[in-house]
Amino acid sequence: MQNNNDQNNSGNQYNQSIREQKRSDDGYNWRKYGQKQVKGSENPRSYYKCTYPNCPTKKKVERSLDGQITEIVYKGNHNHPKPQSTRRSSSSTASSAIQSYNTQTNEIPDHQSYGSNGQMDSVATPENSSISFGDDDHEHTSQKSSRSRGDDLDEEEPDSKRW
DNA sequence: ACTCTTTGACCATTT
DNA sequence: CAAATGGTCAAAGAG
Repeated sequence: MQNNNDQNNSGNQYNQSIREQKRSDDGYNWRKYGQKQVKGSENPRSYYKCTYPNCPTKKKVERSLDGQITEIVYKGNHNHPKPQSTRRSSSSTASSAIQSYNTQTNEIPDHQSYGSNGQMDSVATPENSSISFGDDDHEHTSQKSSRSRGDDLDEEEPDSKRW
């Protein structure tokens, strides 16, 4: 038979609405590029990368079986304005201070460790495109309190803040 | 047709 | 050097 094409569409994958899932978007688009299980925890770690040409920004998200985020790690900085999903455009001045790549010694910003009960509020208010750069800021306070991330139970509340 | 998620394998790094 | 862990890429599937 000549016709062979066939759209074998089997299997079903749950998908809500793609690209519009406002679940914990910082206002940027992320593309999942991997998922691995780390030892010591059965939580799968998801690796996300900012969708942008030249955006070395990467995000590591570890979720618990309960759906709570156990750990979030941002790596890199965005060098491009925030995409306007469908939110208020506001004039936003759009100064577009798109700095050209290169911020001096920009090379691997390092990790941002934080305490367990710490507040990682950095840019948790996606509003307006206020390009918030930060350049390289090492917060090396050398203030290592106790707790060095061993195998202690996390005392994080289920819904402490609004993720 | 395009875009994005998912999964496995492979590579890089550390001990 | 090898094993272990983590990290990244790529192909396929699904919408």
